[in-house]
Amino acid sequence: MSTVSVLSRGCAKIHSEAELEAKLALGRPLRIKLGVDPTAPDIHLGHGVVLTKLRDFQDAGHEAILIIGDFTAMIGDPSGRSATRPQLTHDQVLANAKSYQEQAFKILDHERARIVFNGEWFEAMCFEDVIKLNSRVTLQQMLVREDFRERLDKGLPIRAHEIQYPIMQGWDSVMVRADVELGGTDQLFNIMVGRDLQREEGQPQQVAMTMPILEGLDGRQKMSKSLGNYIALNEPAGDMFGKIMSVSDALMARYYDILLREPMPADAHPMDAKKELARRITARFHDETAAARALEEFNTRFSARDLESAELPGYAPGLARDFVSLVVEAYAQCFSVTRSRSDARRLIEGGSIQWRGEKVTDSKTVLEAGETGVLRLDKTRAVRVG
RNA sequence: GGGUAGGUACCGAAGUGGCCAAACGGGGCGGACUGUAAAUCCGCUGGCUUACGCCUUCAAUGGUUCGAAUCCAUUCCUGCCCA
Repeated sequence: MSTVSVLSRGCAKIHSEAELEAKLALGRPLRIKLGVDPTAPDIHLGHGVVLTKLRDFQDAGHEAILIIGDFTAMIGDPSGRSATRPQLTHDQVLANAKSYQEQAFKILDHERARIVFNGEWFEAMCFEDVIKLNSRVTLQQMLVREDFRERLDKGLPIRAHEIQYPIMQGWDSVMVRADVELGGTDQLFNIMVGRDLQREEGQPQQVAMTMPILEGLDGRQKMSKSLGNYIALNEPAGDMFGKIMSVSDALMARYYDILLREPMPADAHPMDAKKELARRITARFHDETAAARALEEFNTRFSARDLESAELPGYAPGLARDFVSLVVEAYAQCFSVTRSRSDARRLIEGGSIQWRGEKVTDSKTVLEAGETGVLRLDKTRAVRVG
């Protein structure tokens, strides 16, 4: 079994290290809990940070308990939220849960992981049970949290169900008798509630291990599905690579720290450092070959600006050959991006579209039948027509 | 239950009878510059058979008006104060 230092690598905070050492000294596999709420179909790099830590524990011989919050997802974690989350139906949640698991196993060892749905116990509770559970925490405890405090100050609504969330997450810990709970630093409060409930149930209290929050592509807010600033684990290699390349230098340093757990090379050119970062992360979630190809593709396409020899999706125009139609169709067919014709017109007039390396700024331009070439849609997207 | 302030586009926020598809800011998108970086600058940010034209939007429904996001009625929703 590994030492505390290996397991605590990359952690933001452990509450407490002494307790963790004591648990490890028990000499039995510990139950390491991580809860995820399937509120969207994708798992992203931010989740990856915590999942990787869970994997560390697996590798050290401990038991990973991945709790799929099919019930808690219907509430939505209010942590760090300035507004109530939209509520999902149980069916939506279950559909998301399926793809969640597939992605989670890119990091976790399938063989040694236990998957539990928390609906298993919450579904069975009656209202009396809920009341009893609620009687154990005070409203004040829930309300001192910054996210609620802020809403209170701003006069924004806090719905009664939202304050149930930490209680439910805490109850999960009781139900699986967790020894350690992992989460982002924003989860500390929720994890602590779990400790309280465990104590009341006469269980040994779990150790709280929090991981730093990964900033999203914008570099300002945390990586999250609802903000759309994320890189999904199941993203195609090329996209994953590209998204990392578009990140700011400051963020790159954070990604080195958090994702690779090593400092950014100080002497390298920032762009080379970024390519290396992108290559390694892409390799982690795909493989070395795919990562190498993504790098090569990036070089020809962006560094050398050679669209002609780049790997582009092919697009066969339909009957309409005016550029507005071409742009709309190409976006839809090759990139699943919906653009209105007005939108396409704006793009053309805004100088985004290039045909065979020449800007096309007149939205009335029509392509001759049989013409082939590269149609550039925007900075990152282009198709081969013909 | 009573009082009161509100519900405007992705978000915040103007507008309180025509000049409003709706100021301004943020965000987002596109362009220039670059290292697909940051910073900066410029443009765009309802839809349509390609448009100084038309259609749908200012919580919902109905109404008053030549004409409403703006006035009236009802309904739904939220904050605050009181009970």
